[in-house]
Amino acid sequence: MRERSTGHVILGILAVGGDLSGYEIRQWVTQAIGFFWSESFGQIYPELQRLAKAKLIKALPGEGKGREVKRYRISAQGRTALERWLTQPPQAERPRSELLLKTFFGSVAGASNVRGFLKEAEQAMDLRCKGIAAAEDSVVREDRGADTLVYSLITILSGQAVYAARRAWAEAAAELLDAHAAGGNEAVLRAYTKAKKRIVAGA
Amino acid sequence: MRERSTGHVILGILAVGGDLSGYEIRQWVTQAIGFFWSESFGQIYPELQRLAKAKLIKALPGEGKGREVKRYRISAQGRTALERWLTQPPQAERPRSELLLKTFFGSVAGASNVRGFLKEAEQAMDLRCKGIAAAEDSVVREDRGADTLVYSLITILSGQAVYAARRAWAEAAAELLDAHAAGGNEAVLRAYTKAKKRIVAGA
DNA sequence: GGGAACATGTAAGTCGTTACATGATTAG
DNA sequence: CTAATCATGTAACGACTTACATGTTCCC
Repeated sequence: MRERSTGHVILGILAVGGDLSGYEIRQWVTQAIGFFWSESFGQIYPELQRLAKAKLIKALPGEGKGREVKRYRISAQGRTALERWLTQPPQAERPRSELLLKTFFGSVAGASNVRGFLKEAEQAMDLRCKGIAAAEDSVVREDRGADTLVYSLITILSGQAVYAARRAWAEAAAELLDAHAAGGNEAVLRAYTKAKKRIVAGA
Repeated sequence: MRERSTGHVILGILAVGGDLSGYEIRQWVTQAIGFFWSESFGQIYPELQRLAKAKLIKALPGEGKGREVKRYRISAQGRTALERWLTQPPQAERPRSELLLKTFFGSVAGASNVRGFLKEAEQAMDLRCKGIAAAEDSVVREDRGADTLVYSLITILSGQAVYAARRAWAEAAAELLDAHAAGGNEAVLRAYTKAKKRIVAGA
């Protein structure tokens, strides 16, 4: 993690989103890239100061009227740093799914417990699918002419694909539990093969 | 993160895997749950000492012969703590995909750059699909009679589903970039609709 | 003898969240 | 007037990785 990803995310958002305040940057993070990235205020504000000190961004002078909003603009050096980072191959994700973990230990806490988590996961995925559909709408409406359209759609498509897959998985998993309750391990193996055919693309 | 997940993972592995050393626990982590979880030695060893001090596990006496391997066994209190944690609803994942992030900022670094990342991602997903197929084989062979079989298969199925979805996405994303190069945003929108129909289950 | 894998740990430093602290503006 | 949202920060703590440090055993 000698990566400083937070700083580069801020640079990237300032590069595609124009001059923004810390608060607005946070909104970008949650709304535009929240499906695959997260940052908290506690990181954004100190990092903005660090970036300003390093001359990668500069604070714009306030307009003196009404509420003080401190906006920042990316500098030429900032752009260079961003480009250097963007051309570096992305680090592999370090996955950490508590849902899968607790499912894996299902034999300790019992099937009914796991069943509950799977139901919740299914509902959560439905919600996210709706959220991403809304994001798609707004991108298609607002970025129709922008050169960022392809990239926005590609990331949105990723969300669509992964959430749909996870939803289908949660359903199938409940079926495996049913099979286990009804017919033991032999039934589980049969149900597994069937589920795999259905939900794994190209299997 | 007032969660202590590392400690609970260790308890879980000792509960389903029997008496194990720190090194063996780490092997479990990478081999059995590596698809959705990771822990490093730097966390496991100190955590083992903490758990032992809290009486949730106890160190087994060495057998005095040859190499010293310090194995641990989960205690009754440890089992209680584990069960309490397992029945708590799992925390939502905080996603952090550098690939998606760098893709999102594609307009800054250029399409050829993104194309490269997508190709690499496709190959990485192929590798992981192979890895998970191997894991499936060994589970079906070795856990055929165990009461952990359903849960292992459910988590493996998740890997299958998600990796296949990601692989399909990477291919489709490259097609969107082709469409953009060939016919601009209008072509992208057409390609997006087509790709979505193909790769999103139930869309 | 040498290299790979086994085996256990510590220390430094980064990363990241949460809670705290403060205050302005706007809509009801 | 009061609750929600806008807005900017700091501090404490915990999580996690990486590098360091050390030694063994097995196989070629």
